[in-house]
Amino acid sequence: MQISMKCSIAVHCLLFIHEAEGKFKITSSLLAESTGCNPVIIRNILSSLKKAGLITVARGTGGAKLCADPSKITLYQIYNALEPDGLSTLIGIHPCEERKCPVAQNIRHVLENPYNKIKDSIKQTMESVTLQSMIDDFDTLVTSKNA
Amino acid sequence: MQISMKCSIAVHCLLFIHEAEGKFKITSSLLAESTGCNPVIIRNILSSLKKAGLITVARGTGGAKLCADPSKITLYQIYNALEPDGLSTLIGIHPCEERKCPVAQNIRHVLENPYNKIKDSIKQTMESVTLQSMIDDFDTLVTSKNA
DNA sequence: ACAAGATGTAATGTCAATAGTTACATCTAT
DNA sequence: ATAGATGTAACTATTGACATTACATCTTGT
Repeated sequence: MQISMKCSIAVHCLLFIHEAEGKFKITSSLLAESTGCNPVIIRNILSSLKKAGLITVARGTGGAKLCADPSKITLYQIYNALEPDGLSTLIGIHPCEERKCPVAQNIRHVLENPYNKIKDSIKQTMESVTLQSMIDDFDTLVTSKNA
Repeated sequence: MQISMKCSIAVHCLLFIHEAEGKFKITSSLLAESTGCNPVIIRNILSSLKKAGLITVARGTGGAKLCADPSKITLYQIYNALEPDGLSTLIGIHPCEERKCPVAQNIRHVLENPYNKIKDSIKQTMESVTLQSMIDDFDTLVTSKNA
């Protein structure tokens, strides 16, 4: 598994919701139109974000809203909401513990430290990025283009 | 693409080569036996490591040897030898630039910074891990088990 | 009450990437 | 020359990401 498009789509949705909130009702088909992917994909992603407490989605009537301060929402929270196994599946190790060779029996243990370090550094970096910072970047981009 | 098993297999091979070097001839079928994967997979991985200047493989007669100081070989070098596109394919962004929505037009740019940060942090962490440090960990493990 | 429009989710299909396998050409020491 | 090894292309299998269809469920307006 990689850090998949789901994550970028999720950020896209959150950004969209923030920009449009209060102006019009944000439905999954609207977000599908903006992101270029299927409404079901959107609904699944929104569902994950909802479970993580980042947004609310009104059943029946429809409409998504942020339910947390954008400066409190980190990229890691978003990623984690979408990928339940977190970063554990990002790195693969070949299975070979059952073999006689002492290298085979210990390789997993040897790789544990480096791989955990990598995951921790990804986590830390993701935690340092807030939705607010991305909103700011977006706003700067848009206003500079209109100037 | 993820950080695939190729990487762990490569470390396995390098560790094996270091431990066995001088004791007996290290062939691809021997490494296949130790890692539990196909000799062709091994040969492809060794071929990549060879191109990166980390090992030599004797044609015809067979036998792999390290050709760099283990303390100078980093995990990043190993990873990079195997994955020509480096970390660029680790993170996916959904394609949507052609759409009307301003969010769609700018999302890629907004994500550029955070995603580059992530890649850089992975790279830095990988560069901080040397083959020597993994050899040391391995030796410690083996001697402590025999004690 | 009920129709319209929205979400929630299961089931299925498609495609690309990873990994495994076979096959064979090539090389080197004996 | 032959035995044993590497180098690589070609093919298959499997897995995971993503798309799509279908349908149940919910809420509001009438």
